[in-house]
Amino acid sequence: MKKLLVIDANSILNRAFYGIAPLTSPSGIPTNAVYGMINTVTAQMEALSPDICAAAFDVKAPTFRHNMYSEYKAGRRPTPPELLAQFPVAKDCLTAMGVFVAEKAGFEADDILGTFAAEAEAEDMEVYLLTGDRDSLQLITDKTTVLLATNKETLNMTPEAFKEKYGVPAENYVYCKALMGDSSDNIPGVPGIGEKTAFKLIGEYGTLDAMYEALPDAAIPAGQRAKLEAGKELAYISLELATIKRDAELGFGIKEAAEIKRDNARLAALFSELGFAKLTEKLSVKADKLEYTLPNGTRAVDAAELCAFTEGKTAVFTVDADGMLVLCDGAYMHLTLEEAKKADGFFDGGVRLVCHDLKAACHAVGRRIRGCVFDTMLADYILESGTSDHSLDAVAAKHPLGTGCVIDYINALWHDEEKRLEENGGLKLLTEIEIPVAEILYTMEERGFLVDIEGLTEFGKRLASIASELENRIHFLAGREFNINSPKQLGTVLFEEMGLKAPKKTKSGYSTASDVLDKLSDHEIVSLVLEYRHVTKLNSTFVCGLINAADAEGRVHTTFHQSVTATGRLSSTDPNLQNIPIRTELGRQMRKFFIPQEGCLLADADYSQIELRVLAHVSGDKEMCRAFNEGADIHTSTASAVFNVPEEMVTSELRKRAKAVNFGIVYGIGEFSLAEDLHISRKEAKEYIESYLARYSGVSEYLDAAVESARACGYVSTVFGRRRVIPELKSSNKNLQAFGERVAMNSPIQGSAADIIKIAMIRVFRRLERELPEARLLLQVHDELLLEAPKDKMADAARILEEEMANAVKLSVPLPAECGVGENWFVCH
DNA sequence: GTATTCACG
DNA sequence: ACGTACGTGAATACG
Repeated sequence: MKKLLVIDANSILNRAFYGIAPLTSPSGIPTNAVYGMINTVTAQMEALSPDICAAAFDVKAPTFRHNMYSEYKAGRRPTPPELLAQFPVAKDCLTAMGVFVAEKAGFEADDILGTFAAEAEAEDMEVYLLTGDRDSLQLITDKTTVLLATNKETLNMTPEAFKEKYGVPAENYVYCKALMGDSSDNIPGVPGIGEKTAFKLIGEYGTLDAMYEALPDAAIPAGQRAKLEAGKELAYISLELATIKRDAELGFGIKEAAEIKRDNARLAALFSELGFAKLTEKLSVKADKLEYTLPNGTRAVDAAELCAFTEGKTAVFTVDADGMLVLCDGAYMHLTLEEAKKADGFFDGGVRLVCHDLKAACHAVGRRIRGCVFDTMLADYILESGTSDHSLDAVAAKHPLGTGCVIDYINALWHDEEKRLEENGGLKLLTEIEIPVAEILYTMEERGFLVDIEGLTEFGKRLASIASELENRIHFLAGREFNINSPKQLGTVLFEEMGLKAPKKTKSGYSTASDVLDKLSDHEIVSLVLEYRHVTKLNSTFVCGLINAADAEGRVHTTFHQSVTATGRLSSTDPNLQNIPIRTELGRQMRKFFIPQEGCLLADADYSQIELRVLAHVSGDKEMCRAFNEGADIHTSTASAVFNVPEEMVTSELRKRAKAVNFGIVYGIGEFSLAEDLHISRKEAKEYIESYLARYSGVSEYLDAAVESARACGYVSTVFGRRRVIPELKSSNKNLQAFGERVAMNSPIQGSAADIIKIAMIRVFRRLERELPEARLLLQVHDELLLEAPKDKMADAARILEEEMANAVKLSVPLPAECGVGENWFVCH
């Protein structure tokens, strides 16, 4: 028997929209409803494998139904724009999934469901109706099952299941609705008759007619009888309203629905555009998959032939473990990986090279690659820093350029991106910053950072013994053994068994985060738990993590990601070397195990207050620029300004508070969080902020202008033209909008600082290459650069590091870098 | 796979 | 009535 699945798309989208957290696609379209709908729909399609699928939409602007009491009282209200914006996207996705989009002016989605079901039943098909709306339950028959999507699960409502749950046969359900009404659907029902009575009466009499016929003699309380009599007309009007049409003249039906076929390429393109990476995987839809095969007419060449042919020209290439493919002057050439590694002339700068992911290419051929003029991955990142996946497949799915072969695609993409970059002013960012940085990151990753494995192992043992002692004491105080690492068990012990007062809850229980526990630290067990967490974190994440990551010589080779963050910063993984502890004394010990190569020393230089200096520069605030230009301590200076005391009267407490305010300003401050951070009242925090903005009026104006311009053009830019689009500003969700505002304030600052240190890296790297090639850059930690150099050259290396960082860019305030030198990272920072 | 927690700038 | 600062990555527990 053939199976038909009809989806009540309005209801499923509505449910998903309110059921899951707001999501936005990289390009700024809200996507949570579409995402939820696809999840629900595909789950059912997998379970049923229907032959034909259709999705019913209301043509008129879909109305908003909400089950929250306050919304009920307020009555209907228009569908939020973020949900509305998702309807066309949903239709696209459904069509690509092979689902027929059914809509017709004058009919509600329910009517389409009913009509499709009736047609299919007549043709003896099995019908499944997927909806979140209980109205449709009246359509249940022995051939039609309603799949009722609830917040938890999707229920299979067969006639039997319905009868069991509601006590009346499904075909009589509509009479219950006629009596009890449905306020969300504007069905009046009989005044005074609610759910209980309606089901009882219909359970007994079956239909409205039968009930009213029996009414005069029925054993019904007088009051109820009177209400039913008085409401008879309303009951029949309600019946009319509640009855779903099964014979709507739609002008389409099962035949039309059967013609829609799934289009994987289209689906992959959509999913990629929407940022549904996991769904892409789950549904195993791959884009117009790029063909990783050799184009017709590819010549197998050796290194010498390649170099001779490409000398002085421009070449597009792609390389992986299987070998290298090159496109130059219309000719395709292939080399084995081994041969490619020998192509010195090709990689040494004599050829203008274009590729996708330069750093990966360097790793593949195990050498630096010079002469790269365009990297299509980095270009995609500059163009769309909000996207997380810049792999070639993802980009190809996003921007189909009518070619299936990798090398042709990169070639086409290059020209396409170059044009777009010229339009938005990002070309210099690519060629002068990102590409040189990629080359440098390769050398840093390749070099690795030497780690004292023995020392680290000893340290790990010490931590383990401290942890075990803490564990014993905690278990003793708790009166039993439990897993301290489990927030759930810990919550039970602290807040139920020991009776501490839980200040905050998470979705799934009590919060035991350290800021929460801090508030109850009067009990000994709490501080012990915090200490236990600290020690075990150090041991598992850092000691074990580093030991596992080290190679045979004890070097750890991190991977820097150049196209991950939304602001232009780098990130670091496997292992993450950008979050090695420093804030606590014990954690800071970690850094003693990061050591230089034999015979070398480490130098570590970091920018002082780079983000505040950038803020001073971009805002042009007189007071803040003055402070920096005079070489003042900025936090002291801020304290003096905000708290209205002379600088020499600023206590360390006041300075601390000013520092927190400074941080807050950079992040797009909120009084609540500042209050939380400083353990002061909201009122006080508010006063601090107001006082700050009054004293630094240039900053205040700048921040307002940043938000204003972001609203106007949809994005913000760094000093160097790196853009970030901020779709959240267009949201009708207040929290999201506030988030967008903070992003608008923070991103230009964080992003400009990120650009600056990238420029500094390039300058340091190039100068070392010329003047001190024995020195090696090792690490970048956002505002900090580390290098190692032979002991006798270190003075020069440190000087170069400091100078090139300080002179990386010319701002309206100085940008000093402070450099330390030593035998390990602990002493030099 | 998601949630929670915590490490860094 | 609710949630609450920007940007990251890793380990752990748990369904």
